[in-house]
Amino acid sequence: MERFPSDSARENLENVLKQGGELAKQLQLHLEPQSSSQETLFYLLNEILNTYDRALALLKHGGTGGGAPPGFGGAMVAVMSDSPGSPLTGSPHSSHSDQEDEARRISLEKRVPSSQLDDGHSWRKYGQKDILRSNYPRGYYRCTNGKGCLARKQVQRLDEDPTAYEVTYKGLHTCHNNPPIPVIHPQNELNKPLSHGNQINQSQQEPFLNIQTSLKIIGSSSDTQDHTPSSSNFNPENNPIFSDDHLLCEDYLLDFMNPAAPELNFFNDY
DNA sequence: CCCAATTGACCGAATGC
DNA sequence: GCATTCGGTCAATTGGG
Repeated sequence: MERFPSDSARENLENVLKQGGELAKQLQLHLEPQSSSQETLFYLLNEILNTYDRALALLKHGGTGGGAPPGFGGAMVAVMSDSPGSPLTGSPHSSHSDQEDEARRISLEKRVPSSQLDDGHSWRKYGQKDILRSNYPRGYYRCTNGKGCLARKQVQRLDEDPTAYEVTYKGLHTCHNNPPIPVIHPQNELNKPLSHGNQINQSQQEPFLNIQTSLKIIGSSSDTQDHTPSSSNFNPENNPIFSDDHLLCEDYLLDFMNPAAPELNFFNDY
């Protein structure tokens, strides 16, 4: 089994990993107290995650035969059971590329207050379902940012706390697969690039602006990671919010870099 | 007229017997 | 192995801008 089908694949992977390293370094700078805003931190985090998603996809795609390097396999994102035909979305059509399958398998879950359902992405509701043992129906949304984007999310109001929702993201945003790495200036807060217009490069802020609780890895194992949501298009209701994303975010950061959580250590190999 | 939400129907996976 | 249940998606219909 060759590790990569081509030099270019390997080169791509190297580049992506380098990007991740650069982003991590920038994040390190921003972690200095007072040096940057939460938004900046999350932006960087999201970029790093995107980078590793891509690396992971390249790895699998590259035919490594199933060995993601230790340290980041399945970190923020959960790669659903690798059974080849495992149709996360119920369509085992062979017409899908491996990359598409991979993209569909990624799954993240988190809880957010209703006000934070707006994640900047554009979502279209395509279904709703009453769920067993749940007082509220589950809503199914797909990303409409780009044509054919594989990202989907499920939104379900929590029984125990009707003001909060459990949001499960499934699939990667193929509508912005390879976002350019922005140059980040700690003093300037890169909120700027994010904040103009509705069509922000949402890919970047996507999940990390509003982390609420735990991250879950929805894979074959028991862990799960919480990740964030928010969608510009829907706001089930106007509920008062607790706006302590900061704390949540910090927790998230800690987990992210916690040596005790091997799967979360993106940076170990740098 | 176009786009998005709603909703019933359908399909596949999971589970129990 | 089969039947049933449940979750997820599709697609027709409807309503709003």
